Amino acid sequence: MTPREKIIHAAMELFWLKGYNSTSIADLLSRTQLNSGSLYHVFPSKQDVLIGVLEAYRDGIEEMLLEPAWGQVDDPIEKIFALLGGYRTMIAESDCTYGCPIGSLALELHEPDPQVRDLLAVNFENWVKAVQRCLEAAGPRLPKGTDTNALSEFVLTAMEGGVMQARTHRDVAYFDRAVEQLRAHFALLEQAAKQAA
Amino acid sequence: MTPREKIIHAAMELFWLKGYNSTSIADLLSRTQLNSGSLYHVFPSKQDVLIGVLEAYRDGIEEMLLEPAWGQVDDPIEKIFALLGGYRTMIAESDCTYGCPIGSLALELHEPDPQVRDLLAVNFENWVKAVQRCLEAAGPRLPKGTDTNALSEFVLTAMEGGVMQARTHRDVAYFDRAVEQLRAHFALLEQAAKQAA
DNA sequence: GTCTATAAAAGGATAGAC
DNA sequence: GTCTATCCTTTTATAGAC
Repeated sequence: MTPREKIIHAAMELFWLKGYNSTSIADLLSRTQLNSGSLYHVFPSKQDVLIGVLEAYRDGIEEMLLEPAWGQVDDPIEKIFALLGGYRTMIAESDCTYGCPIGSLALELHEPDPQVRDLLAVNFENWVKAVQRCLEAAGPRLPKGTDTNALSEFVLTAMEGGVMQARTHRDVAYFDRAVEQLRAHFALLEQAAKQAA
Repeated sequence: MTPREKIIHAAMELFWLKGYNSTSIADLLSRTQLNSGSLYHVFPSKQDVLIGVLEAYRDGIEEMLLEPAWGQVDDPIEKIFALLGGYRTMIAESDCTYGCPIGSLALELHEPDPQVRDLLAVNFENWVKAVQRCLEAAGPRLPKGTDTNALSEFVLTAMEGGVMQARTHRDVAYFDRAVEQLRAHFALLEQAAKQAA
């Protein structure tokens, strides 16, 4: 692993675990066993590390997120809930301390530079587009004229809101109930589509 | 205003605007025109300021949040959307930089002390209970056996997820679409209740 | 209770040798 | 490209006079 890869790897984990502000350069150095000269040679500032992390998430969405969740799933709507199930696993395995790395950063960074803000937005966009492709694949199971963009954004909405509550209460049941409500919404939509047909 | 009130007032605003970590004691002092001796006389540590802020939100939910939103509204389900409308106003008036003060803190503070965590949780709980009272008041308009607790949590889910996306994209339309999807969900529920009757 | 001055530590970043 | 040492700023918190 190159120093750059080491740093990105460590930063992805630490920003996720502790947040951006609470992760110091010293934390990154001790975790990677590098010296400050090496880090600053690759990343001129701490924000550049953040940018690298957000680019890594952006570029790794297929491999890191979608493929693991969708390996065994064919049904397009079940793919959506498999994706949410992946988040559930992370929440549960971390005793409800980890959430969505992008969502946490999005709320932690109050006045991010445009480059950072755009990367946060792009990460959300790609996530939403992946869900939207599932919705399009569901075709006539959803009511005619369904706004698949708005609905896929709503899946992200439900995920992020559920993660936030599970973390705050340190109880994954809050996430489960949010997913359950989203499932109910999809069930009603599928039922409405059936009746119209 | 007592020094204590001045500090809480300033801290509510600054934690909301800039977050907890990015608000320094010096920020609070300059905003309140107090000296550090006065602040530390009342609040032994910065975290005690945070606790005071969270207690203020907890104790002020009726006066600060619910009464302003519900002044003109009688219909219980419209009350819910009036509450969400209050958040929309805040988002829009702040150019999508302000969100929900509790939600931002909940994601920013990664390993809060139990006292802080409990206060965050209590704030969410009270918000959810207020929505749940609306759902109970809606009575037969919702399907028999509706889990009003889970549904009221889902309203919070939608609000927080919508706020997060609006802030990230700096575009209130993301919040609007989340609320619109929630409205669609309620419309489907009301329709299902009607058909069953 | 409030004032000023300052301690004590942490954090981001740089310099210059190798 | 990497090493060590260190600068400089910010930040929380304290001391002790008034």
